Amino acid sequence: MAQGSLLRGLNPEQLAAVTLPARPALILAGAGSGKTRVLTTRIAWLISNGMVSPAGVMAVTFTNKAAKEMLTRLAAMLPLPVRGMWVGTFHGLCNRFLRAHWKLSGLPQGFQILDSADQLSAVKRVIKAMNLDEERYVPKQVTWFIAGQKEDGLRPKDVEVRDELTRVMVQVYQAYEEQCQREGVVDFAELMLRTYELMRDNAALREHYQHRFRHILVDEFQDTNKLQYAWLKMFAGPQAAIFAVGDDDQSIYAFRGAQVGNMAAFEREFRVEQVIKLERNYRSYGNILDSANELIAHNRKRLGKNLRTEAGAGEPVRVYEATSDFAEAQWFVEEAQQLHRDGTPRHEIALLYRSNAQSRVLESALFNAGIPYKVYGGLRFFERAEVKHALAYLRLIENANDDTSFLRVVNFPTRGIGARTVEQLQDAARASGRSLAQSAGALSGKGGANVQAFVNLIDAMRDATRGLTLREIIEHMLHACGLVDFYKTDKEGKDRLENLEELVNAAEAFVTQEGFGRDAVALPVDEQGAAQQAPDAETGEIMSPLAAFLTHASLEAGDNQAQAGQDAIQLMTVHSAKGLEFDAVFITGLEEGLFPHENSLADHDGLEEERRLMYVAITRARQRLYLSFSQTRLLHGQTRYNVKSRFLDELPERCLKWITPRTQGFGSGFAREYQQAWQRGSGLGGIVGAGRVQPRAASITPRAAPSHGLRMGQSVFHTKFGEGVIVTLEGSGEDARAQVNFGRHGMKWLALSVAKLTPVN
DNA sequence: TTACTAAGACTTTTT
DNA sequence: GTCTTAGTAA
Repeated sequence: MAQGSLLRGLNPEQLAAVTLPARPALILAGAGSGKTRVLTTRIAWLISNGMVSPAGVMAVTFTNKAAKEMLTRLAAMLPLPVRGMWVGTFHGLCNRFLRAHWKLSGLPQGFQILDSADQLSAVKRVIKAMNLDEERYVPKQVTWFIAGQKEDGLRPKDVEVRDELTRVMVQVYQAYEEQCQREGVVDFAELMLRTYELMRDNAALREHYQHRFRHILVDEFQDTNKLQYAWLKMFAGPQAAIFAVGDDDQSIYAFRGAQVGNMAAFEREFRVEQVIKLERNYRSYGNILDSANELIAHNRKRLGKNLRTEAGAGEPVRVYEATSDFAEAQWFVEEAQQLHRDGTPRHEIALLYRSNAQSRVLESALFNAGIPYKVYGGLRFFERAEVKHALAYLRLIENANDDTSFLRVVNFPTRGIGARTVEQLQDAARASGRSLAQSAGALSGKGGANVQAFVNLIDAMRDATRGLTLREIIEHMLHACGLVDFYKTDKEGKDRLENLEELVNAAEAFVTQEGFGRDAVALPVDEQGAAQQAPDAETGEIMSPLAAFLTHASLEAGDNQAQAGQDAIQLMTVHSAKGLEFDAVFITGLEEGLFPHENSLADHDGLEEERRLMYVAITRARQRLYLSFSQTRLLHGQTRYNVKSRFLDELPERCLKWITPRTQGFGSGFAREYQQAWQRGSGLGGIVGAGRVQPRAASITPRAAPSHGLRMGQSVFHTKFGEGVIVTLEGSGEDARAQVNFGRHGMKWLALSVAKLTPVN
């Protein structure tokens, strides 16, 4: 076997990790340390050494992208087909498992998966049906509650009820579960929980899988939640070797249930003998890494790790202070243009921000400058309204009792079925405990006839598409249901028609794709004839291509990239930048309240997570890193005066280079010298970074100066609260008050006759 | 049933 | 500022 070539080029730590004995192992893999390479090489090494068969390996990731990447790399390293291997996302593997054991898990064979939007509308229906006040029981929050309970492994009966609100939400949870069961659908959390429960409660099945998977490898372990950890333990059994790779410093999903603590718990519970740290970074230059290291050192809860490189210091980290968010965007555009002229491809320039709301100014600046850019996030292909409509019709063809889909399109395009009629239909359905489609006959009058016509339409589509290929089914549906005609006449329907066209293409690609419907096909329990231990594994039985495609659509919402192909600047939130890397990275909006976000400042853990987020952002950069903040920012239609982010103060001064032009408040030549003198002289100590405080620009016109001599937007210094920015000024003379944003000390109202505010600059 | 207006929200997100 | 949602008038 090409042993040597497999392991060639690994550094000693990587080599040690790849060739660890078959025991539980924890790999602390820093950003850019070759984590995916270690993971895939380990699998390839185990298999090519005969230590495990491909069927004995399970590799879990969080995103489809990571799973695909892993499969691609494995395919290149192994001389065997990798598609049968259990490599996938948590949810993808659960889907595979439940498709194989649908009967045991109490699901219909063709069960469908609700995405978050479907789930929300399902919860809304339950709340309506229970006649609850949506003000008090906010659907979004209830949905969140249900997902949260499931992720803690709790069914309605298990939830501890302490107050009225919880009591009612548990009732909704209960009713929601019954509704899902009736309609034959499962949400994302349900995929995990059902799999877990079936493994827990069925000894034969559990023993089978525990015996089968000798090696379980987990990517991004720091992102696992309680249920996922329990799930892993369930599959691992006593002799399995779990190989967990993670980075506690990159844990940025605590807000959605991820428990970094799982890393420590794993080390303890599985008696990990030796934690291997991958600290050598192959991505960034020294100044960037030093900045990241120094920043993250401010966090208390860490397993401890320091990135190092042999690449040299590289460029300094450039810092820019803008007068307004508009000016910041303008500066970015110019800087990016320059980078591009100097040879950096646009797609190697990333523009990162903390929250999506920040992208607008940046986008419009790019747009006006005519620079191609791509925004990540936002609607993905299968989430577009017209695509969801089409999918709803397809689901109804597959399963007429899917009430979520029924409600979505019963009157789209409009066919004279109003809210009133739908309500009557829902009442009838509830009374008889049947689905909406089954209750159509119960209605009388014009509305009833229209509903009946709709049900007939669906039935007709089902009959007409029987035996057709997936492509033909979709094409027939699109015309028969009237969607095409509707969008043809709609003046903004052109793009939508194109998307529907694209849906046909997606289906075509899905069918022809190698390993078609791999996840959706009910596989035999395993290749070694263990089917007898799993009575309901319908050996080899294949679900319809349509059902498989629908599953694929919910499990993999598709790309959300805009126009592909063009060389464009990449815009995204810091969260979505995780796992990516770029030659040049701009982190914008480094202001208190924005980054760190104000909603996270309440507790210490929140702040530490923000800092990890900043750490992730910094470590995306290979060669150049730019940090910027702005004195004023238009947010929610209001001008806010922000203090620069504390994270800037936590970076090593020696790695930074302030590039703000000082021509705004002073005469130019003097200003530059003045500024450079400050930069040379002052470290982080002293008076709240006063050395680097910029002269405020004249962008905020001072009004007729009141006696106190302060103005809105002015930076001031307070002996107790430190540096702040005046947000509001009220009253005059004795009564004069100022509202000051002190960043980490919060917003304060101060009486100017009492408080000593010294103007800064 | 539809079309318009007003009110309120608004961190981060994959599956 | 902009998007979604709820309520009301035609």
